[in-house]
Amino acid sequence: MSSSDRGPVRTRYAPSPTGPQHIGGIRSALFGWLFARRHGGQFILRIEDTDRKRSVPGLIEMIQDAFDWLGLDIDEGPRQGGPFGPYIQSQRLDLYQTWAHWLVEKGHAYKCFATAEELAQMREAGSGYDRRYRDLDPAAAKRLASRSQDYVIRFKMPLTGKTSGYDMIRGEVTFDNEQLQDTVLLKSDGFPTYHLAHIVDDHHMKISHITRAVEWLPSFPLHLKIWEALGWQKPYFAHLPVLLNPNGKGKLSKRKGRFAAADGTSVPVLVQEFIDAGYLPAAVLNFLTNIGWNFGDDREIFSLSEAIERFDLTDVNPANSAYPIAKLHWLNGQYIQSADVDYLAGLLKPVLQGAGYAVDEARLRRVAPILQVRLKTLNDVIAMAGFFFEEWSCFTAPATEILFQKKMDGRATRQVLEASIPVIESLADFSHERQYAAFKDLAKKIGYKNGQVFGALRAAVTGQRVSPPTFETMEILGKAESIRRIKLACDSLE
RNA sequence: GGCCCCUUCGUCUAGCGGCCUAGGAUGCCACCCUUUCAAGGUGGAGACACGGGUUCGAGUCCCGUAGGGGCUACCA
Repeated sequence: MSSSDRGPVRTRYAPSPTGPQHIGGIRSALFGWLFARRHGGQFILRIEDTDRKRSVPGLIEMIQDAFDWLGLDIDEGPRQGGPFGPYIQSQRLDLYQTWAHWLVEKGHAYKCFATAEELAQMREAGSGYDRRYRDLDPAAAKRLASRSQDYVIRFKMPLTGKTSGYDMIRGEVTFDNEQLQDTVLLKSDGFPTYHLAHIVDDHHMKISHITRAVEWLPSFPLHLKIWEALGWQKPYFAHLPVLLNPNGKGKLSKRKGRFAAADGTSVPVLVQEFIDAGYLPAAVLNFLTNIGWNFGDDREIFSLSEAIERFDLTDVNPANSAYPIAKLHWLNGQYIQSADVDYLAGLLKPVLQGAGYAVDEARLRRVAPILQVRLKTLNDVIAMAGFFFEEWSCFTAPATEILFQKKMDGRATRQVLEASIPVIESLADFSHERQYAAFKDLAKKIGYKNGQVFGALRAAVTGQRVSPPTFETMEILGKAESIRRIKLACDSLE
């Protein structure tokens, strides 16, 4: 959608710093970001900390970090600065106050002196605020104000008629004005509510397209009326669908987030949880972009820059969607599979170190390629390949029985393992191809199946029943270490 | 309760009146490949919420019903 009449495309993500970054919020931000990039515009981060009770200090950095991890660059924001700062609402209080009082002067808003008790009574009566101060005569209002009585400023919502607005995703939406209350614009502590603050900021920051979650749709008409009262040109609006819990019941929430998926694993919801679970930022981005929007051409895997070329808010599916977390698992595996080896090794290193392994980088670079088709998350490396980075003084597998292959007892297993040692010693070329040939010969010679010999070796050398291919593993381990581990396994069979 | 939004395989989606005996992906199942696990290949089961219209023709447009989601704060 062109916006030449509204200047360059400028979108923003405006979280309230009340908790760590939630994937639902990130997805909304991503759509705004994609749209800005598609049109060569700017993406702004603005912190909406107007709720003093709920704002958590220190969270701004965490929000920035989340964007950094994902690789979504921000043009203007608390860290980057910009021509329309500050980008933190608590630092722009005078602006909101000025406009709130301007609206009062112009008759679009009024001071309301209702006490908390009065409000509570009205709530109990079930009809909401009854606009009792809407038509208070100016003299009385002045008298109350001079007694330094607390007041809020409320918007004078039209009592009749309808308000409709255009949503880029759903088209025209119409509401009855009488459904809306005289919403508070400025609280008694001098802080604005969201309704006032975002409009003042979006105007002053020259936001061209407001992208926000659907939960804002009910207050869309209120906002439209405020824009009109202020006499400012309205931006375009796109109310984004939201993520529902994996079972489709209820909005995806931070608190309910950690329930178990079908396979028993917990569902990541916070950005930090994606990092901790070993997901790649590119995979997470691809995953999120594919919910509510699609690339076309039946393509599931695409880069962010490819998405930028095609993205449009008008193509976003208006329906909310269940959080399809299983697809991320698959996608992440695909990204690991096609990742650059050095990049992958670089990501794997801290994971292994975090699990207490001493990582030899050269070895890790050799291990990474044989892991690529096997890892779904970075964390899988621990279970799959931790043994590469351990010093063994004895066969450490939880059960010696893992050494036993089909129809084999301890004696047979030992016989196979002992017969393997001279085979290894005899190999001048220790490549996995040569090993394969040599051990096939051995199996034939001693009358065992390939699987029995290979499996016993696998267990002896890795301490696992499931591992990367045995011979490639031994090639990396080296002859000496392979033999050493096989001997330790034999010892355990004493 | 009132208001608003939404509704295609379990899930994410394609579909913008005839190309749909509804396509892709994931997940699931089977087979193939195979030294385990994966990966890869092939195949399979699996959906237009329901009821009315409009139209020569409806998954696609309209209305109703049902279901789901959201809002209804001096929270965002």
